[in-house]
Amino acid sequence: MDSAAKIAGAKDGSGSASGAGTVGKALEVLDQVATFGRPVRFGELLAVSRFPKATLYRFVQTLTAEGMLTFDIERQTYSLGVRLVRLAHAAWETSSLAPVARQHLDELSARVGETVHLAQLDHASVLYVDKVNAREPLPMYSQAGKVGPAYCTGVGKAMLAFLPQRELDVVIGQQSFHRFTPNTVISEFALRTELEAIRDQGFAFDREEHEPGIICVAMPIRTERGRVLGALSVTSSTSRTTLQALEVHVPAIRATARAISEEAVQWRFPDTVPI
Amino acid sequence: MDSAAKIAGAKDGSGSASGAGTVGKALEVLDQVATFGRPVRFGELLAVSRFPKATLYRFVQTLTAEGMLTFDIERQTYSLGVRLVRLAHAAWETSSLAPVARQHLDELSARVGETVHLAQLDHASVLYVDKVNAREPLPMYSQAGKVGPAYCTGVGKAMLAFLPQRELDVVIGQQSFHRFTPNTVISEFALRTELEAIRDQGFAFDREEHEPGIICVAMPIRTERGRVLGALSVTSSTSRTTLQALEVHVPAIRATARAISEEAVQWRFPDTVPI
DNA sequence: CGGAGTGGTTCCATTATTCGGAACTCGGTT
DNA sequence: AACCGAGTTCCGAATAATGGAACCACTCCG
Repeated sequence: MDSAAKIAGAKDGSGSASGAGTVGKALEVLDQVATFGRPVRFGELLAVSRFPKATLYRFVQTLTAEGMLTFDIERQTYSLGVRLVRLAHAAWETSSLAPVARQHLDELSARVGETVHLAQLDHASVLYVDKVNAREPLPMYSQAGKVGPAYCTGVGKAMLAFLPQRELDVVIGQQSFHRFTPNTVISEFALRTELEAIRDQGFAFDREEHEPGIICVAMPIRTERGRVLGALSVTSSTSRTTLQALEVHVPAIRATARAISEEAVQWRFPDTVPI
Repeated sequence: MDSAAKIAGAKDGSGSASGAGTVGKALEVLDQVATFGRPVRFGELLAVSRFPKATLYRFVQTLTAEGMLTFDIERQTYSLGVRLVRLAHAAWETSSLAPVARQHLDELSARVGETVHLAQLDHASVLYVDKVNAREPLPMYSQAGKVGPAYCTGVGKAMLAFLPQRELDVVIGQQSFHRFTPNTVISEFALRTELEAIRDQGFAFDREEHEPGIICVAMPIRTERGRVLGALSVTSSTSRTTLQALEVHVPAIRATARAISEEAVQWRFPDTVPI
């Protein structure tokens, strides 16, 4: 059993790692508030929570006192607190590729004239950690900090394709396949087949699989020994270009990926041991 | 005693709200990791922590299992985890002015050709929640998320000036005056005098008080009833312009502040009751 | 080669915290 | 006036956290 799995799995054999200790439960409440995406009343929280009233009440009290939630006294609603924003800024700076990659992304975006994404794998999903807009930005779902599915985005597939077998199995097991567009691949077999192709050619396409009209070509960012650090993509829309036209940027993307990798390895993600 | 103070103070009379319950302690550990600003070894953490080895160990284990920390198995280091980034994105979207203000900031920046900041008050300090650069408009909290002092920044003073008396007293009491530059105002009396002037003229200057060479003109964002939601500023450097030149932008800034306020009140910060 | 030192991990009896059912308070409604 | 539901407080029982000490795996000496 490898380390990632060990940490993620933790505890006994039970499925969910969350919610065990007191802090786990508190964080679960925090997540509940987050998923509402808006200020939320105590009662609403109670409705979706597995905790009894008194217990939940104490949790929100504690979280509020700690600055992880804020309470609007007038509207009687809770929202995520500013302490989170502060923490996240630190997280973004220390444990993402973004600070290292920023400059390279800018250059790539300027060179190809399209939007560029930088993403990392967070358990089973894709976390966009940075984004550089093209001259005229297209409205689309992704934004730094957002998460998306791994099995139907360019960056997601690019990373999956180069995961070691065992990790890949775990991650694929965690995907909940959903048909976002007519092009979404929702069979595990089809996905595995495509990942093989990606492994061969070294990059991945998104053929409007996640959002209609949005296409991209993506490439993993890997260390010399092959460990996957993240992925980057050049994204555009069918109204503006085609996959064939995007494919000409592959060499530029590859160069960017390599540059980021080299800098990252030196800087923060040293690669002493193969997986 | 008003609501903010009540919540912040909480618990018994003891000074620090943090570190009381188990979750408080866990969050304290999280903060420790954050302040390192880099991947950190267990031992380093132990050195700055008030907890005994076994206890601290359990905390980092828990936090790692919960995804708030990540553990680099090779280098044996802990960093802030991705779950934090996800939460923070939600926090940023739901409880900051940024999503509402974004478009207005872009327009203002384009119009005046300078960098524009959006900030909110977080207890005693200024939290920058968004920033639009003069040349390349880069959204997202790469820069946002930073905190600064309230008493010697344009946005800070702009907000302080329009705080209700009682809150102002609390916040001023929490300032730790430090002379960043020769121009920094470090006397409470001088600060209060300047705040009065700001209240009269409706906007604040930063005369290289926080960073040498950096000047700005800032204005609060307030509801109709006068409640302070945040502040915005147009920032430049002495090498490029002067305060007098920046002052001509005041009408544009005022218009932007008003536009943001109107939208914010409708959208998320309704203002049913005066302070 | 043995032994002391360093950094990290596990055990487990003790102790402090959390849990949560029930009772209560406070606006607003019938 | 009685009722109702959302929100808040209490307190004995149940549970989880605590941390000293032992342990493990290395490494660095003499």
